[in-house]
Amino acid sequence: MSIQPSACPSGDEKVKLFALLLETNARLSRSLGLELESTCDLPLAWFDVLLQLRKSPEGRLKMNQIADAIVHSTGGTTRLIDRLEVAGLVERQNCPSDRRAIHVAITALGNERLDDALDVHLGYLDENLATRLTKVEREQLADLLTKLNETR
Amino acid sequence: MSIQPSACPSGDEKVKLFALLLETNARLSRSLGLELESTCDLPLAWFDVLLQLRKSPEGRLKMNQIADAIVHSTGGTTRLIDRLEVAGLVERQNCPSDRRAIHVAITALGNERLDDALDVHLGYLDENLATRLTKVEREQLADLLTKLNETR
DNA sequence: ACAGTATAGTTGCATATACAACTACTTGTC
DNA sequence: GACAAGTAGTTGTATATGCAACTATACTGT
Repeated sequence: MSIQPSACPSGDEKVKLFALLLETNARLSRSLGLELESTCDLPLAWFDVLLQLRKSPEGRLKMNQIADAIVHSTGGTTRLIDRLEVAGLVERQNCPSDRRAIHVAITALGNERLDDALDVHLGYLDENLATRLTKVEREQLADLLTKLNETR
Repeated sequence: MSIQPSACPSGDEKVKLFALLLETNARLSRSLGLELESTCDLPLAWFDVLLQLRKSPEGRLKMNQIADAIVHSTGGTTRLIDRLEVAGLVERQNCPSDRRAIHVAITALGNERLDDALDVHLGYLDENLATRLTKVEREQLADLLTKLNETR
């Protein structure tokens, strides 16, 4: 009891699952990040922003939408967008209907760079997702993560 | 072609899955991190280290084992352990068989704090994992993540 | 129309982390 | 047993991020 402290729920099934999620994510993010950075000179966070912009119906989002989508603080997002803007990959535009808000739009250069990065990303996924999980398993995983991600 | 740029593989099933993994992880880490920090005053990274130490057979690990387990650089791990040591939660010990290596051991205080944090963590998981996924689904998810996490 | 409250974004500051260069030790080879 | 190569950990430096305080604008109720 004192030498083997605490009946120790660190082996609990849920605790393990959470730790596994953290670890898997960290490993994949790191290796993809290194690859994107070395081949495209594009940090993973930048890629993430560009991807969110492309997914959006108009190719642009407001700051707080971006912050939410990429799960950053709004302050962090301001600086991140600053860097992307200096690099010419996105553009701040005033929002006519709300003068507090800012539209962030992807530029032509941003689209180019994203295309390059998506090539690399797809190659990475073929090597690291497709070799480890079948299509059916990937669909299962997507389902489970979607449930896990739901807000209540 | 120019207004709707690039036939856009951002909708690719694998790309979506990867983005979902990133997002889910980020949301859960953030909310758990906030909760651990506010109720136990324990950053998530510290919790992670303490958990790894408790999981280890002897309650201690070498620096590089920790770095690998928590997926940090070795430099980052040095500083992280510095902070944990100053707080009295872990202890550096010389390794008799290899004078380059350092054993990092969890202290009694570290065990206490980890117990508290595990309480909070388990509550969090009951609210956020167990409500969203059944036991069977959690097992499936653990399987899939394990496969995804395998090294080749 | 005004006061009070809420929201969007930015900025000052503190902190956490990565990378690369470094030191100290070990291992393998001759 | 000495030298080369490899490994464990630390440190200097740069950067990215979060939080809280702040400004500017919008909304709401009276």
